[in-house]
Amino acid sequence: MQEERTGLRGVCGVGTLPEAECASSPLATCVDRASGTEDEELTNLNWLHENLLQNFTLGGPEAQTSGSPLFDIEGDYKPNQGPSSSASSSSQSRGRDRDSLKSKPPFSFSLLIYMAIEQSPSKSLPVKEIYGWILEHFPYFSNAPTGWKNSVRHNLSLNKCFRKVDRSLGKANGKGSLWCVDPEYRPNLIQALKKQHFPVVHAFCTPPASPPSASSPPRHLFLQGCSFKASWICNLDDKQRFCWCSVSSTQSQCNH
DNA sequence: TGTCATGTAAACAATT
DNA sequence: CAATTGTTTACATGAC
Repeated sequence: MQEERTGLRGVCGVGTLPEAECASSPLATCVDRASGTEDEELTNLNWLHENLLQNFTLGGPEAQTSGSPLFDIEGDYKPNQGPSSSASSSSQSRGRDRDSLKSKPPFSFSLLIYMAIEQSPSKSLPVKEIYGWILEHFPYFSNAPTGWKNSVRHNLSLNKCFRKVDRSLGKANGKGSLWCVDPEYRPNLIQALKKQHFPVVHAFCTPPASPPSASSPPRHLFLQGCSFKASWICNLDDKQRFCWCSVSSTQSQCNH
């Protein structure tokens, strides 16, 4: 019955997963073919996969601390969020970040859920924490109408990429079940990430003019996108936050 | 033009 | 009883 689910059908419902091995085998191809070939899309995807997940691991529980100064990206400043004194010095770049993050993320809800789950130490999260992760990393939703939560639940239910986990296997208490990514579909989500992420870049988040400063933890992640539209995701300091940008040249100079 | 993926809204039941 | 969670249906929109 649930096999009839739709959602991400194009990438998840495929019987044969031609790129599954590619994406699931660590260090299959990837890395740093920065010289730009047609293969870059795939290699960069692998790179994305590796780094994104690695980054998730790196940024796991410790990076989840939500006490760090929240950047008021939602357009409205939150007065109670103190000025992030050191992290982003330039109000100019702050404004850019705000612009980028108040716009809708170029990720589908499926991918947002995927990223949230993958980042969790146990690779499984209750709905509420998925909400929390999305809110934390994409503050756009904090001002968005609450319908997005419905969409998240809708996705979890509808998408066969996500599976419910018995709560006893994970979290001891709380409402509802834990949700995890079906490993069988993980490569497809990666593929979807690639497909969705790169073409849909219209929110600009120019890399900061200044390097991330020596104090920045080596946790920055950026993605050199495929051929034309280089895109990147980065972590800003201790706050895992995703930015996306488009770069018209073949190589984005992500210096941070 | 049709199909598909996705987003959104809504209704409803189950659970806490 | 209210809030949350999970499921389902329906519709709109954009891309292909």
